[in-house]
Amino acid sequence: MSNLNPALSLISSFAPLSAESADLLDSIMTEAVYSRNTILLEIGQIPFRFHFVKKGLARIYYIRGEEDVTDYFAIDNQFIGAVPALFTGKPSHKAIQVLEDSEIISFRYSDFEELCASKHDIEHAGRKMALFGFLEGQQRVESIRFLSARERYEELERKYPGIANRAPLKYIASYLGITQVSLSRIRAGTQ
Amino acid sequence: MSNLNPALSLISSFAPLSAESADLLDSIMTEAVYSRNTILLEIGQIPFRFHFVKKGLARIYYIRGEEDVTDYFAIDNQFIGAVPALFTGKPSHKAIQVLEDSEIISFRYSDFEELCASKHDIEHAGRKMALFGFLEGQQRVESIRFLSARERYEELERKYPGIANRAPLKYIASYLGITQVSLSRIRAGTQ
DNA sequence: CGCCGAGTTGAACTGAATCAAGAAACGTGG
DNA sequence: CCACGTTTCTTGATTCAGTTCAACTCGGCG
Repeated sequence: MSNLNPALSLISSFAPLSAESADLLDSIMTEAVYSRNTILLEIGQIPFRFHFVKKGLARIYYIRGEEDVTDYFAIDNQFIGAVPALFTGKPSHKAIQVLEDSEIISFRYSDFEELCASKHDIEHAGRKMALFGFLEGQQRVESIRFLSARERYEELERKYPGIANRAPLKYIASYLGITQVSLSRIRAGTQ
Repeated sequence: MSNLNPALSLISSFAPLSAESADLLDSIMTEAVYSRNTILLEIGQIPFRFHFVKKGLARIYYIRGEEDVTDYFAIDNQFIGAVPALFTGKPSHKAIQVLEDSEIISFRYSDFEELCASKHDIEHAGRKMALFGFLEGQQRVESIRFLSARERYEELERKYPGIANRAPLKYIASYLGITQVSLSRIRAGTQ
């Protein structure tokens, strides 16, 4: 049963869970389909839920000055959440938007925290996941620091094959930390 | 007793610990004084220990191509460790160097992992710390993406007051992701 | 003293941003 | 299904922050 839940499979790939813990986690999750451009979380809202993109594509973005900044993509089989606000309980500066019709599994973050408190193995998996997220962040820093715009684009294509045909170019440019103009030139190859 | 251990105080500020857990954590920690320029971990070594700079200054660095890249500073009362290698158990691409005579508290990371496994409250604090590290990484990404070299320098001065007089300029430049030439011009103000 | 690493300063260069204008794709209503 | 407006993408010209290369200064130390 719980094997059929891909969010649960991903969690338990970080650390094995007892059958009971797996069932508890499964029981707090709900699945729904959202259509393209649905906003899962608005800027200024307090986020309660953490999401998992079972199939589809979503992004986190925020507004910096005038511009829309894409912070993160989640594509088939990845978690996504407005992390800072979720942890602090404050209104979120970041929004979550579904970019194509998607199947999304989600759960209340407070339910997850409660399960962490009551089940040591879940807390353990949670710690491993947080560590993994930390390492991913480190890699992102290195990528921004040392790779040229073109190299970052190639890296993105390796990490998310086909994303260039699924997400609008401007969001990808903003994720890469460049302008859409530059990305357009990179793709043209004639730089 | 355990209150006198600042590394322990910092950990328990993330989540309260039982007296027993605090004692256990205290018991795996050792304190030592290292002199300026001591290398706590060489590149290529497998790291076993996690460190806490009680008083003093240390940095993490690695070699990228020909150049020495400073990844992180730890100044009075901060943790420092070769994180990726510590978690994977592989030889580290990063080294740890003490930059001024320093008092360092450290512990075997495997001891910490064992305590996490045996004491739920320690695991909980560990998860909170990992989440905190994750958020810090996010801020670092944003800083690199959007702030100019001068703004990043000003941010560093705010975060680590006085570091400019304690660490060689070239390490600071490299931490900021700029050349020492640029940093010199920024400090001169005549840009 | 003279050497050596750390820091400063100048001149030329460059990757990417900005400004601006045009082309293509997209969606919505008639 | 077409027409129109809007958004997305491309292309060109110009500008700028920060790099690179190179020479010079300063302070510490054998």
